[in-house]
Amino acid sequence: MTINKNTFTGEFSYSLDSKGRLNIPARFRNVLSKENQRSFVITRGMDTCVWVYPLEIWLTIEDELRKLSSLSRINRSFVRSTVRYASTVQYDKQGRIALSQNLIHYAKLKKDALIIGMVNKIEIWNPKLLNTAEKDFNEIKSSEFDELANQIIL
Amino acid sequence: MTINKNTFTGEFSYSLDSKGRLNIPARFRNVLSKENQRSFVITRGMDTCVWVYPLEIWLTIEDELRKLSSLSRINRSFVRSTVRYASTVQYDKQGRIALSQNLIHYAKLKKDALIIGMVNKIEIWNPKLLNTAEKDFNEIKSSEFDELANQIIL
DNA sequence: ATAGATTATGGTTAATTGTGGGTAATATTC
DNA sequence: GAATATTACCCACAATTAACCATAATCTAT
Repeated sequence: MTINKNTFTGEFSYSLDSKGRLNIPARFRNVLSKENQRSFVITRGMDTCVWVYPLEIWLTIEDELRKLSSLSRINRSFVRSTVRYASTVQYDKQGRIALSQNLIHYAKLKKDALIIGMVNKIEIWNPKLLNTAEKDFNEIKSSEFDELANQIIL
Repeated sequence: MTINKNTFTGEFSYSLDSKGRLNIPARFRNVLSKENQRSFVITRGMDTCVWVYPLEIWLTIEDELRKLSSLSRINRSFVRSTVRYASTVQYDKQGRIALSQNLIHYAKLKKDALIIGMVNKIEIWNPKLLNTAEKDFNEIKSSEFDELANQIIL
């Protein structure tokens, strides 16, 4: 058994520089498979954050989207919203990727950035936003959450 | 019959050094299967302690999490809270792992550390905290114990 | 009981990593 | 086409992390 490829865990506090560049933690770069060619696909997350996929994983998502019939209006809208803001980026020799102004604005990112491994992808958060988002969510105290906890034995 | 692999019992009093390194008891290292490659995954416990999984066990948890679709908000939050503080570590030639400052702070660890085998994982406690935690727990009316008694035959 | 092996713990050196800035190449605008 | 902005590429440094070595205490086996 070897460590899972293209799998991310843990959180890191890094900073955006004046050019909108952000370092990808060495831990994350090192588990990328060769097939990714140092590339990620970055897009809007479903929460107020940026999602970062290894290129290899993103291609499988595209394949799934391809199967959705455009006859359905919901499908068209779903495909449009997931692909619309996605772009492929390569990290430089220092391990940084460049975030577009569009994404920085969407995720309300300032200098401080919280980078979180989410198993098959990476999230980039404004630390303050994540705190309030998680706090709000905990107040909804969901029974579905408990159900998940029972299914997955930690 | 041979001793179960990746199974931990017993407790040990060790000490954290100035660099946040902690020895994993030889007993525990010796029952690790080769597939773990001398690696553990450390994360926040549900109590005020650090959880330490053999890599092999943690990978099965990751695989469960991978199946959860990020379209559901509950899933996103569950995955985030589960893997956010998890990181893979290898023990060095002396059998020590390095704990992050984040985890040390969370578990309120000082110099003294109590290492407890919990069957499929290991817990690291501040000895003082465990004492009070267990005392509090014993005061809780043990009707919940009775319920467990129906599931597990000791 | 004693010699040898193992184990717990401390410190030192070497390598990696995060971050800032500079320069050349490319694209955009007037 | 010239001027400006934007992007990609390169170098440098400080701080952190990981690898290495050493020693005292403990355990094992003859």
